[in-house]
Amino acid sequence: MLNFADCGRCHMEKSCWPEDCELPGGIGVERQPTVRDGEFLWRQGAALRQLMLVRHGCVKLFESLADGSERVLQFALPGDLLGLEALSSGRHECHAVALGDVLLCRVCNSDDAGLTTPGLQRRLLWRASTLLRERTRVLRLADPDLSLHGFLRDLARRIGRRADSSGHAAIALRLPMSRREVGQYLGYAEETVCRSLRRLQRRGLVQVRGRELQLPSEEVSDLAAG
Amino acid sequence: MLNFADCGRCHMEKSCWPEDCELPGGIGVERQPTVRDGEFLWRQGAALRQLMLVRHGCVKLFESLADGSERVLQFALPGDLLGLEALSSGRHECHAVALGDVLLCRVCNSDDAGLTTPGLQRRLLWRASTLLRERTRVLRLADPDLSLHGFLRDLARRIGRRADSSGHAAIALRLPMSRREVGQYLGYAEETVCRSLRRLQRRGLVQVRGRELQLPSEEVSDLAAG
DNA sequence: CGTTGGGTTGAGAGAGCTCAAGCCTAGTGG
DNA sequence: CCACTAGGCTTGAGCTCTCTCAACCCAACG
Repeated sequence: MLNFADCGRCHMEKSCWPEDCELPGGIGVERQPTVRDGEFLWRQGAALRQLMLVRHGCVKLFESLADGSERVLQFALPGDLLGLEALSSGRHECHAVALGDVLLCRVCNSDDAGLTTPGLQRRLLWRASTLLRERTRVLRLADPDLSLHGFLRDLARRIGRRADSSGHAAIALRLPMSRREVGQYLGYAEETVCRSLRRLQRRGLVQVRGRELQLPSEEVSDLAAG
Repeated sequence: MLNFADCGRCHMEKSCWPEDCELPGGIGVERQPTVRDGEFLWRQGAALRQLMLVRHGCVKLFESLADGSERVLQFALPGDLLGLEALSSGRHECHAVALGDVLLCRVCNSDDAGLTTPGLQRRLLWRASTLLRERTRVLRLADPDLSLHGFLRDLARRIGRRADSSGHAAIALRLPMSRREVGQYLGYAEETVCRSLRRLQRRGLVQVRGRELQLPSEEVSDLAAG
């Protein structure tokens, strides 16, 4: 059930290939069958087979530590490219599992670092540069409220939908991951995430009902602009 | 006082270009005049002018935060490439300052993402991939002793020299940065770094005298192997 | 010899972690 | 359609560890 497509004709092109470098030709992709909730895309140590774009859903990248605990390295959302960090070594150093059902596009010709498709390699370099910039600044934030708030604003900007919260414009979203997983990503205990969420709610920065959240629009748009 | 060179004929090639992808031609560089202790390579917001390789010394990359504090993003050591993270945006988002005297090589043709030198772009992509992998796993370590120990082992592996500590093989190194800067990098207070250093010394994992350190060889070689 | 900045050490306060118990929701099976 | 169950979520209490503030030491340098 192969399904080839050209990113140049896809409505998601802007989010999958936001690089503003020249576009000397479309990117060929092959749409993959749905990955079901809980299924693994790959395991730690597996060989890199291809680069993939997340088209829908959320993929959790995480590693198992010696003491049995787990650390979440990334929550990949629509538009995110999977596999860049394994390009040089040829091996994945983390697990990848679907949080909810996930749709992926395999990037064609990515098995040879994109040498065969003109422009692809340059796009990849551009994207890697952007990621390096963003990744470098995540580090450790002293305050869990700041960390969590930033995390939620980022999520809202990327997977939020317009909504209305008692007459005020808001962004609604459904958390793809559990509190515990948020903690494993930000470096806090599950309970600390819970309490921090409460504090944010008390301060009016977010409205919580289970995994359904709402953030005031102005809280999110700053980020969208920057 | 221009000074052109070919990386293929330089004894540092292995550390500057460790990528094991094919090498279709030498990389041209231009040796830069010494940057003196405390001098800035660039300021936050400055345009990216070229990619640079650190040839000797240590460059501190850091950003000034709104509250006046500073966060260290990276200590660039010999072999490190400067500028990758600014490639896509064209602007540096951090300051770069020399810790001690620093020697640099400017990578030629890097003003156009290396399109003009065959192989360079691919090397850059490979290197970015490696960095993404390493950078992603730094994140937050709960224990300062673990963080600091890992940091020191990394330094020892990269700038350490063989030495002898009362009959046992050891790696000696001189810290290029202050305790406070280590703290700003790892996310701890200066005092916590001091105390953690003492604890490591008490456990025999490192010997401290001012900025001169010694680590037992076996403590470092694990890392070098991995 | 005095000054300056880095480094060290101590005391107290605050914040996150752990352990534990209870709640609530979603999904299951009768 | 409803009761049940499992897992996620929440809340509380106490402990531990880092941060902050402060004082002091030390070496380098003029």
